[in-house]
Amino acid sequence: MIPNRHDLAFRNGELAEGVCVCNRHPHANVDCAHCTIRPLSICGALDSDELCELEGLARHAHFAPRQAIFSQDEAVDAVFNVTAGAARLYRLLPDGRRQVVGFAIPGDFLGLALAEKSVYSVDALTPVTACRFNREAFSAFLDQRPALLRRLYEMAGHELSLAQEQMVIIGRRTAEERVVCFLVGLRKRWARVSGNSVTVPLPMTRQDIADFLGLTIETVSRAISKLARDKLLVVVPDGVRLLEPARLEAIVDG
Amino acid sequence: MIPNRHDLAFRNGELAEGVCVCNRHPHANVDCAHCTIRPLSICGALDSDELCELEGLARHAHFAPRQAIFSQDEAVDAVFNVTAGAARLYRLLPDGRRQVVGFAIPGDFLGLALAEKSVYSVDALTPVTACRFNREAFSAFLDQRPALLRRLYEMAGHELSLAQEQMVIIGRRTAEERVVCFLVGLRKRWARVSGNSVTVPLPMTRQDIADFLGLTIETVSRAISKLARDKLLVVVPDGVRLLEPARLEAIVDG
DNA sequence: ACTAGGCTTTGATCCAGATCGTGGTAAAGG
DNA sequence: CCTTTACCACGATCTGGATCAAAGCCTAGT
Repeated sequence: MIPNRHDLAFRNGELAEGVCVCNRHPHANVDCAHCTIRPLSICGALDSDELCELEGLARHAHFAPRQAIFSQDEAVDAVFNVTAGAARLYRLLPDGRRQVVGFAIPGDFLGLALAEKSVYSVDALTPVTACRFNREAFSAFLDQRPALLRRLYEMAGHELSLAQEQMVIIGRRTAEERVVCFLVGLRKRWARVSGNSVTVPLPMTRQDIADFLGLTIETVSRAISKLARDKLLVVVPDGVRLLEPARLEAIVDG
Repeated sequence: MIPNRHDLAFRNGELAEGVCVCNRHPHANVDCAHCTIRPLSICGALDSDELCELEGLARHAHFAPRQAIFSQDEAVDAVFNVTAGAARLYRLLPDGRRQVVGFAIPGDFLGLALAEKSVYSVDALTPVTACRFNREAFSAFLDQRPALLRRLYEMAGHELSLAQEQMVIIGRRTAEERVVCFLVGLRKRWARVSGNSVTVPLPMTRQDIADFLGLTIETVSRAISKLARDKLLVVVPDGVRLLEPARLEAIVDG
């Protein structure tokens, strides 16, 4: 049985009254018309008719910090469009070694590969809100909407490029360079969501950063301390403030 | 001016007479009907009509060993479907440090992201033959053929997964594990092309392997020597023969 | 206020893999 | 034939980052 809109409205308590963005359908659950991150996400590729249809497939989802969104090797029955918060994506080896393969922030799509089984785990770092789509339904919708498929393809290509860049960082850069690349890269990503700022929020722990960069927590901590000692940044609660973006960029560029 | 089929036949010397796979169009240049790697490549997603049209867009291309196929930061005007040979994909840092991000073998698609500028260089390791497509024309064709787009999207997802696996290997595995993962992974990829065999061809140099695994050539050499000493493999000309695939798989699985 | 527990920082020591140096082998070319 | 060039192996030494150890520092709970 499919829950009706009032059940859902009662459950998540954040439904606006009215009609969807194309002014023809009643609201189901999600309010794309007022979504601030839409241009950043897959939905940015859609005209208002298509957006409206996709809106019909979406359900709001919330995750508490540390809550699992996907689990490695387990079946994927939904994919998500992150609208707020941050999450970590990681793979585990049987002996416990961990590699963080990425961090998701608003605008990012989780489940890009549409695979039946997840090759990594994802869990929330902060409270996360996302649009949830049934994987099968989303996949079928995709087959009817080449524009959306094209958008996802382009996002996959972009992710692939970032993954290759990460290989360069992990494989060939020094510890300090890795940390600088991470901070500068994350600043660029946050800039799309919340505008350009020299303050980089770091919702993940030092251990997460270490596991992302192929380092240990101590090495990450020392690298950040050294950058602070060298007056290239200051550590602030839950983040860093970049004091000399230009010099940091120079380290990234070699 | 567009070269006619006889010019092209004269140039590449490998045209079969006849009509295309759908029996309706004369041969232009490429002979998909007799392509052995078709099911491995993007073309596997197409019905015979679509295959025929794509065939019309394709031109044979040959590359000598060391010849560039793409160059980092330069414009991409064509994409390729590799039909024979092997190539390396790599990124360079300004100071000369190199990270190999992958190796292409028959069935692999070069230019998956369809980006205007290449983020990496690609050059041939052995003589390479490939089907060449004008990037713009291919991209336009893609917009008319959702099945092909879907196939490319799935290949991009697969590549992304491989790239993440490579992050785990480079970021969290020991030197010997990295070499074993590389050999076992490459064996699996060759198996699709030339059937299951315990002999793994290594068309790339030890330096290429080192730059793929985030190691030095000496460490790669020592790891392979140790594996040979431990009777897990034997070194043969231009490759290795795996003596104990099961024990090697066990190292990969942790 | 005090305490407990999680996270981070800092210091001391260690080691896997880098670096440096030497020599060997095979193919290409004269 | 010898020489050159490229690749590979391996021993000696060095070092960047890991590991081990301990001490701050928040925040939540009592």
